[in-house]
Amino acid sequence: MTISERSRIDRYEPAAIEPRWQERWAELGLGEAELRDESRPKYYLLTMYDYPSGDLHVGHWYVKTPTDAIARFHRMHGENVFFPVGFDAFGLPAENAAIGRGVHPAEWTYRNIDTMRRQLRSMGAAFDWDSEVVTCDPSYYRWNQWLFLRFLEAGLAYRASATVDWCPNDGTLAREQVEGADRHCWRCGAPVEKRDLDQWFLRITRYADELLDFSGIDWPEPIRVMQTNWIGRSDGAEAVFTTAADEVQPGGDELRVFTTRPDTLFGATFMVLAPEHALVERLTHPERRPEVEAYVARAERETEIERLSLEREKTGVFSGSYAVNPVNGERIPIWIADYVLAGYGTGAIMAVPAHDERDFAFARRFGLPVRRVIAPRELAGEPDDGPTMAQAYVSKSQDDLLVNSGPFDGLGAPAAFAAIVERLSAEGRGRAAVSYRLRDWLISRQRYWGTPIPVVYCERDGIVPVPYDRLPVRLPETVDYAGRGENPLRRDAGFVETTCPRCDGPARRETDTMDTFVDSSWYWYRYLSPGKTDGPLDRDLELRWCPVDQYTGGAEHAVMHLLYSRFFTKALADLGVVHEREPFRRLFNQGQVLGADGERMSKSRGNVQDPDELVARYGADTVRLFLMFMGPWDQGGPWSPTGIGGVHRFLNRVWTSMLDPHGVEAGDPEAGRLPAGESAESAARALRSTAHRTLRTVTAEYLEFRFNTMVAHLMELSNALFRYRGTEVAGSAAWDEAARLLLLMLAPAAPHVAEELWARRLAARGEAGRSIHGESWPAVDEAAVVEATREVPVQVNGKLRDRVVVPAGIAEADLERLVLERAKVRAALAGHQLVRVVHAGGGRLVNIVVR
RNA sequence: GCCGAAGUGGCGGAACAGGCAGACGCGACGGUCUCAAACACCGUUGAGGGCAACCUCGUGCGGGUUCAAAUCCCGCCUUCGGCACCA
Repeated sequence: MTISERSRIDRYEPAAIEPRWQERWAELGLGEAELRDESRPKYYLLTMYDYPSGDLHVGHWYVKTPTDAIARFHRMHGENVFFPVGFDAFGLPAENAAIGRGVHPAEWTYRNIDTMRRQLRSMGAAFDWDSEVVTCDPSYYRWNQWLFLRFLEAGLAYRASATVDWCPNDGTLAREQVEGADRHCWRCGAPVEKRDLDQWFLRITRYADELLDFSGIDWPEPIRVMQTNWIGRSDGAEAVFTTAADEVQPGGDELRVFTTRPDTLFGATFMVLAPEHALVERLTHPERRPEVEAYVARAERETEIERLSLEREKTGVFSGSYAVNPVNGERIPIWIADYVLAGYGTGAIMAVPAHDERDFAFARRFGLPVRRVIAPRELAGEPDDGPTMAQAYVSKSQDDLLVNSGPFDGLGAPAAFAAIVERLSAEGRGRAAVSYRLRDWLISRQRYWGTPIPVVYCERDGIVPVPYDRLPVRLPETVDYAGRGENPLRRDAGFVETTCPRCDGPARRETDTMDTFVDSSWYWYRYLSPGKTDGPLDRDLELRWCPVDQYTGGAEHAVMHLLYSRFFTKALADLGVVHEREPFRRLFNQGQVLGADGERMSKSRGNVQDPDELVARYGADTVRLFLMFMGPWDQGGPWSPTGIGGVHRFLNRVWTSMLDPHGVEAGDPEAGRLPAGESAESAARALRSTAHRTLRTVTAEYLEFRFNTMVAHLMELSNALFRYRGTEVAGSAAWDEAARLLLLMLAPAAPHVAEELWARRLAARGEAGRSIHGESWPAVDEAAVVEATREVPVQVNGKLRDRVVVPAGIAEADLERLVLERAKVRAALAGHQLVRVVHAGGGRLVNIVVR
């Protein structure tokens, strides 16, 4: 476009229009749901709330702006859309800032929230700000405490000992605060110790089986698989071994083991206890004590990663004691090894080296016997090859038979499983059992910046919950870190010293605060009534609005947050607080935008891409559209601004087509002329067809969150319009319809430019101004999409040889005759014998098979 | 090591449900307009061959099924994400 022509219309300048529309939408209350309005279908759209780190980067835009497009798309379908935002405001970074720089965590947090609110507004996203939730506010965390008390009453909260990483100077350390292979404190460098503390747990394991059931919710398969594996249900049996009497001890102690293969019980040739097992000390013979104690001490210092490494050679020590196998009375040695974990099953195993790889490696390393008890049917008669086996036989074939198993020889493995469990049960030496990998949720944190756990410790009454009417237990406003990482609440006499609600005697407050995952396990309920003072949530609104229709957020929360949220919902349903047993009906996990270096974006890595400069240069609409166009939304990928100019050019062309349909491009010799052989009528028909076909495709793509192809299809429609610019088609009814559809389809994704062009369009027609975001989503005119002819590719032996344009409704026989007459086809067929003609995909393609 | 996801032009990516590989965009090259530019416009652009019409090859590698494979099956390799030696 030349300068003279360009000057006929305004340039597309996002900076001049975007802030204006953002203000207008705020005035209109576009983002605010009418929660009590029941005349329209509800749509609760939730996007994971953010930690207010203070640096809003393109990653936040990547997560939030497509979600905003979803919200706007649903509003255009007449739905009452609830699309709230909030801040996950408790947590470690605020505390680190306080320790390191002396800023109060609250000040740091609220300052960041202010910055993020401003940046979030620049996205042009129509959030429901009236429903905003900030979790560090007492009006929110009060209800964490309320919920905790309900859990406590229901037996879902309890106190137990748990091991933490401990620094003598800085107290409990989070995993990220333990650094280096030598495991030193991030702040003071002291070697990290282990310490057992009494802490609070929530009994998520009570819901293990229900959490395995995903029926009724539409969640991605990989997430369901990950949660299923995390819960890790194993069906097997518990078998009770007893310790054998010897010169040191009388024997008879029970050693319970969990096994998924009770059918291999006759193959148990030794036992292994976790180093932490309660009976280790008692079973260790005096002469073996120094070695065992050294081994246990070493295992304690190891990181879980080291201990769980498969690469490492197996280690272990013999205790000196023996155990008796409950099925055959055999005496087998008891070993202690770190490959058995205290936290899983019973912390002890029966080792069946012939049929378990880990046990096999251990047996070979320490020269322990190997006995085959399971064999494929055809090898069942062979002598025991245990001593010479090169690897464990871990087949779970239905055809395997038991061998070397006394009365059970010859039984099929599945039958033997049942028979052996039955015998154990009958003799009181075991039973069928289920084990889970899932452990109860440790919610105690030894930190200031979190929700105080509302209990006191009374000398007389013990653990006493703070009464509901005395909530919230507030964090003290002044906090003295004294430059250390240790929980300052412990030293805060004004906080700690209190009276017992029951006896009024002296008592000490709990100084542990809650894991921030508690905050995020129910925040979507609070969004519905954030200011409610007589309860955590409004039951009527919860009944009407929950479950959440669509939840979107990063896949990094696949297990913990999403599993805890499901647990909370089920527990709250059982407590009568909510109605539904699943929080999120449909889930979509986006990928992550990484830094240009391919690493996760973070301030410390210095690879954060600030959207502000891109917005200043291209406008929010271009940035939004570019992030959608980058690739499939669930994939993410390294950030690169390459190509953003192309998206900007697209919006520019839309702008030009809409405002100057009759202009011509000086750079194009064909400008203003229809393509050869095309009449105004056929061009108009083609344009209508393209517009409605695009509408059909784009509608589906919005619903399936396939934003990258959605943008591509809008580009195609825009290109079609642009091509006809300056011709007699421009300004025709067909042109006008295509332009209208393009703007409506663009509105959810690029809301400002669509709104601006819509306003000008209405003004040009002398119509009253109204927001495009209040318009109805258009309907496809199926008749316009139907085409008179279509092109059929013709293959010979699967190779493309020709294309033929035929009437849309042509019969197969006619098509075949036509195809066989084509010169190119005949050339390809020459010298071959025709075998058959395949009409594939309902006549979409013809393949001629020859010999 | 196990589990999950994925490997397609120079790049991001597209391809409904086995049916025309490379949509859309970037970059590059050539051109238009311009004193000069680009946040403007037009054209070309998978590789190789041919004056051309066209031909051959081509979706990580090796096999297979099929009239037809990026897509399904078997065996490998690589990358990313997650992690539990779970008995």
